[in-house]
This record gives sequence, C-alpha cells and structure tokens, in this order.
Amino acid sequence: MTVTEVPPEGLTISAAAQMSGLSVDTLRYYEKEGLTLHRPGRSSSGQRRYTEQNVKWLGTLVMLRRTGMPIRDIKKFVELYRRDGTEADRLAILEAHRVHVLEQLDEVQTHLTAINRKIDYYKTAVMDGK
Amino acid sequence: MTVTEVPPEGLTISAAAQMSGLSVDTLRYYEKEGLTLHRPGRSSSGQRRYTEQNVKWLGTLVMLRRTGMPIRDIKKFVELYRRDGTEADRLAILEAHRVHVLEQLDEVQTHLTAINRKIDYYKTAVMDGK
DNA sequence: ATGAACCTTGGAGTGCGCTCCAGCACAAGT
DNA sequence: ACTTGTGCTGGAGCGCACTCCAAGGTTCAT
Repeated sequence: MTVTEVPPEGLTISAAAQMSGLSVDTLRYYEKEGLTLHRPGRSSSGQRRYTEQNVKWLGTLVMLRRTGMPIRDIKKFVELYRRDGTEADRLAILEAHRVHVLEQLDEVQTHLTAINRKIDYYKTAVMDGK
Repeated sequence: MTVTEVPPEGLTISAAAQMSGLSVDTLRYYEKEGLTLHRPGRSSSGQRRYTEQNVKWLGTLVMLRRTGMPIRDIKKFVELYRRDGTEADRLAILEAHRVHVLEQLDEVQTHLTAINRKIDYYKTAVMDGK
C-alpha cells in the first residue's frame, strides 16, 4: 500500500530527494548531521540506496523542520529514537513541540488579522480613487 | 487612547525596544536597513527619540517579519509607503503576502495533524507499559 | 565628582541551514 | 566505445537576520 513504488534495491538519492521534497544536497547534509534514523544502504559502487523506511523517515524530518524544529533538536530526537525504551521521552519532546507550534500558529494568525485589516483599509482607499 | 503613554519628547531606544518587543540592536539595524517609515528624531545630544508614530510603525514591521516577510521585501514595501499614490501597489504586496501566509499556515497545520497522530501513537505505546 | 547606566557609531562576528564546488568514479543510453 | 548523466567526498561559501564589540559621549544619582 505504498503511494509510489519503492523497488527492493532502493531509490537513488535524486529519487529520494524528489519524493521527500528535499534537495539532494540537503539529504546528504542531514545524513552528515546524523538526522537519519538509519543511514541508507549503498550499492556495490558506493551509491546511496533509499528504502521505503528511509524515505518515510525523511517525511518525519520534513514534518519537524517545516514546523520550525531546529536541526539540533531533531538530532536529539533521532538519537532517542534509535534507542529502545525512550518512548516516554519522545512523547515529551513531541508534546513540547506541539505546544510550540500552536503558539507560533496563534501568533501568525493574530498578525494575519492585522494584515487583513490593512488590506481592507487599502481596498477602500484604492476604490475611492487613490 | 494610547495603550502606554508616549511623552511628547519621545521614547528612548530602550523604551521603544521594550514596547515593540524588538531588541535595541534590532531597532538600530532596521533603521540602518531603511525599514523605518520616518527615522526617529534626535535629542540635543544625538540620542534617538521615538514618537508614537515611530512605535506604531515598529508594530507593522513586527507584523510583517513574524509572518515571514524577508527584510528585503519589507524594504520595498516601506519605500512604496513613503511615496504618495502607491496605495494600489501596497495593496498588491499585502495581498500577495496574505496568500503566502495562508499557504504557510496550511502547511504547518497539515504537519501538525501528523504530529498529533504521532503523539497519540506514543500515548498509547507509553500507556501500554513501554 | 565619581561611578553607573544609558546612549552613539562603524564594523566585525555569529548561528543557522543549507548550497555549491572541485575532482573523481560509475552508470546508462545510443 | 562514447557521451551524458548521476553519484561520491570533503570542505568552502552563502544569505539571512541579527548580535556583539570597541571606543567613546552624556546623564544622573549619591
């Protein structure tokens, strides 16, 4: 039940980049920073091969990054993730992050209504000929 | 009907910083970058004095920044703002920005539901004793 | 009148998150 | 066989938005 087929021999880095919405450079950078849950395997000639599991984790990284979690915090999360019995800690991090995201959203929404007010003001001003 | 009194001689930079939620350094940086609508006046000894108008504009800058508008785009907006008859252009910029903010919000909200799902998963996992 | 607390400037430095590059190896299509 | 494309590494470079610093001036309370 995969959205897009991942062949058993794995995806090339460019394919994984396309699927995750990240750039090839970013993928290598994340790996260098230790953000991958498992490093992707290598072909006989040393090229990365991404499994479906690898790609799924990239999705998690995107989720965390695009909600504003800094690289170094993600790193801590991943390190936890790699050890068993850390479920409670992972939960704590996610819940703290959730609160953080909600605060962000709230602030942006407040500013958004101010933007809307300004837009309404200009719409009237422009309509009234300059 | 001002929220906090602004004396006629104006506020010091640190007072303006406190009111706007920006740092003193950021205030000077924004001014250097040409983000102020009007540069604040100076005391006899050359210290900045912020009027209520100045402080209000800082609020606008905060609104644009915290919704993700880059400094260089704000700069263009301010330059427009300083010229008369640019109301339609200002409106266009604000509307484009509004769309951008809505897109951002939407993406973050999507990721948020994914975070919530993960949290629910861990809540169950943790409850079931590790 | 001495010291702390504030302000000024120009410019250097920082942290973040990529992004790009050189120089090389391998892969795939024709 | 050849050419084009893709991949590898280590490391340099970049854009952004501040943030800090040195060196000095002013203000004010004790």
